[in-house]
Amino acid sequence: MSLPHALLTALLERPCSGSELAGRFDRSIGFFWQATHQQIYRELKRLEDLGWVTALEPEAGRGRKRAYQVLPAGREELRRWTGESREAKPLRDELMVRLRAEAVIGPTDLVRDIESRLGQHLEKLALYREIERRDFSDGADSRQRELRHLVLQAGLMAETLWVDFCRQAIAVLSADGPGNP
Amino acid sequence: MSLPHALLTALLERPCSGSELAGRFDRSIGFFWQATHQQIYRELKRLEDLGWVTALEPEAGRGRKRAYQVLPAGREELRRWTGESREAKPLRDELMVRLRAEAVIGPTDLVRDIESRLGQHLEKLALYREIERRDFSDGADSRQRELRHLVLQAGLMAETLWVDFCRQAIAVLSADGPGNP
DNA sequence: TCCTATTATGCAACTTGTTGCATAATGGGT
DNA sequence: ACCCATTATGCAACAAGTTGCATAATAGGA
Repeated sequence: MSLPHALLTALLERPCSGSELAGRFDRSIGFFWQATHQQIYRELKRLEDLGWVTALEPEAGRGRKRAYQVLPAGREELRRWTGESREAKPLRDELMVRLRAEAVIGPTDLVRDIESRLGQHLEKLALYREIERRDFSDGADSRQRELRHLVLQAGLMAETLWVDFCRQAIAVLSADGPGNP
Repeated sequence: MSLPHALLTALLERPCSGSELAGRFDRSIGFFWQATHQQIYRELKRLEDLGWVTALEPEAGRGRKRAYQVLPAGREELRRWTGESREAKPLRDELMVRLRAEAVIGPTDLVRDIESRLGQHLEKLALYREIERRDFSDGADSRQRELRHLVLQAGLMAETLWVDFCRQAIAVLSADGPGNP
């Protein structure tokens, strides 16, 4: 499970509150690991119980906003977890199941859906390219920046793959297409 | 959720029992959608309750093996589900979280793990190439075969991407490497 | 024949993630 | 002053997948 460690990473980058974390999970971190506000609040509480983070300004000025900060034990745990070795998770994609179903029960509307996915992946790709242009076009490359760029490149590669694959799939599904299988 | 429909697809390809399904989920179908025997037995029962499959030879010759067969309602449901439209699931990869953690807490043992992953992905890639050679080297292309080939190609593309990415990541992580950040 | 490994089935408890709803507080418009 | 949209936090129930264990039956070897 990655959520606690994703939270630790985000809080090390900058201490903040649950709702701010939720916002950040809709952007950068969330491109590769999503979490709802529910998961975040639940997990922050757990991290606090474990002594990995601590809440600042428990009931501060306006609102009830509570910022969290990583404690040394949390930083140590993050380091341990990051260096741990794991098996690569196998692929798991519903689209593949649906393509195999198509193969068995003949033509369906699947091609329409894949056309729509193609659009979604093209959008993501454009977004990632824009971010790359904005954040990584100059050549200043600290280790930190190189690693963040690397993660973005994974997104670029993955979306490119999906765009290619959707096009291939559409070609196959349309070949003996809507009219004459 | 794809499991019930993955099971329907597998049972349409060939009716069989829970344990046989588990075996098939370790091979072909399981390359893209994994399931434990627990999930399979639990789900088969549910599919039977829904009237989508029916059990043959309820307590046949040897063992207690019970083969399941898809009913017309199950076939209809599979068709409906296959044509349904969905949002593309966003990327979700623990490795990206760990790379971002690396960026924040400085050098860790992560590069060792990525080297090991590289090996795993190279193995998968070799396996998929072998399957492609064995099953798809002649040019006889029915719609069914083309679709199955397409799914395999997704696996080939994905593993190729991972191999490339692991090599890139190792390069970045080793650059200011173990000795001198 | 008996022992054991393998195959086949299943329950129960747990983890992770999702959904729907509830509540509190603030700030801006009227 | 009052209403209301927004922000921030949280509970409870559910859904999906995992893990550990249990049980039955048969096949094959000692």
